[in-house]
Amino acid sequence: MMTFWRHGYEATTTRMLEEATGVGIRGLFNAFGNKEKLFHTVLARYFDTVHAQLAQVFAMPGRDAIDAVFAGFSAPDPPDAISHAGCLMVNTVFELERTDETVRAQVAAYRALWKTSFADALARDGISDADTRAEFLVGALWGALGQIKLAGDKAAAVPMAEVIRSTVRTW
Amino acid sequence: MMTFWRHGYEATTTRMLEEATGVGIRGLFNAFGNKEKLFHTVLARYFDTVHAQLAQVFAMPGRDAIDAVFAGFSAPDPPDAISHAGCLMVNTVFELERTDETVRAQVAAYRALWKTSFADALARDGISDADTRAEFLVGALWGALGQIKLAGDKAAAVPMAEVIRSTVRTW
DNA sequence: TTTGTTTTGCAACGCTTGATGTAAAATTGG
DNA sequence: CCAATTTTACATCAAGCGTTGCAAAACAAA
Repeated sequence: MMTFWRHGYEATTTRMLEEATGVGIRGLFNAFGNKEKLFHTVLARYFDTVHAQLAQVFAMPGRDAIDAVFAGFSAPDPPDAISHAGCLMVNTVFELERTDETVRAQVAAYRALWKTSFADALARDGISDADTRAEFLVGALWGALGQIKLAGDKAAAVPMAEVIRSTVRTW
Repeated sequence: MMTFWRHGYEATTTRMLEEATGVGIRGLFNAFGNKEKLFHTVLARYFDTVHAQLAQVFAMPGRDAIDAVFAGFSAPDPPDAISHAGCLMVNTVFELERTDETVRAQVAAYRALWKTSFADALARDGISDADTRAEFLVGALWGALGQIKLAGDKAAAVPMAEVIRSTVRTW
């Protein structure tokens, strides 16, 4: 997962996966069939990881949860994070969405996870137009991840995140 | 430019460029040196195109100009547009930023073009905190382009654009 | 241990990629 | 019209890719 995250799908060679996993190319193909299916498994794992994290964050009251998400850009990276690699799913959209339908569906599900999390949080706080505003928040979040990708630094998304937070507060 | 736009850098083969230009692979290499330099020329051309368009749009009063940018998502595509290909520069960030420094610089310049356009427009209207808010607008714009990439349809970015426009209006 | 199955190591395959060498064809300049 | 230069066409190169065959090694079951 880390290797695909860092380098993307195409740029990750089977030789790199050998080294990263220490498994040997023959073992990987026996276990997963081919590179594509292995990547699908990677995306599923990524989804589950974030899903678990979101469940924790959005257990907070709606406004606090949303605030916490964007406050995360100001916080230092945890030690095991891949700095400036952005989000694996967002990266994947730009690389594979056009060619791979399975991946497209997986990314869409991931996006839906975020959107409903936001929408539920807003609705819980009695915010009107929760659906449209959740759509905005997802887009803004993904835009912030684009900043990180370009600048190569998580801090680059901080100004944007601040405006988003104050916008949410006015709601 | 269209071919790189549609398929990205890596997925665009020299054979595809042959067919798209009708020039013959040897001619392309004689003229541009290699695929990388050809792509740099493509990005420069894209930059110039958008630069000229922005000069027109931002000749309007600040608030109208910004509104027009995001209103563009609701408008039908011009006939020669590549629907759901998003923005060549944004796409490129996610594909090449990590490996190619020249491209990285070109995309950064493109992003700066948008940011100063927004910041100038806001400042012209006497909006406070123009710089931070311009940063937000660029990020939000790029996020909207991500929506397009994922959904495969320009209309997918409309709800988000609407929230952005109303946010700008409250400023 | 013995038998049957799974996993590993190694080499190699077929294919596609970006890029060239070479010589004919087209263009240019006087 | 002719000589000098540029552009084309065609075959081809070396390198890297995902993937597989095969046999040895490791493991599991009894």
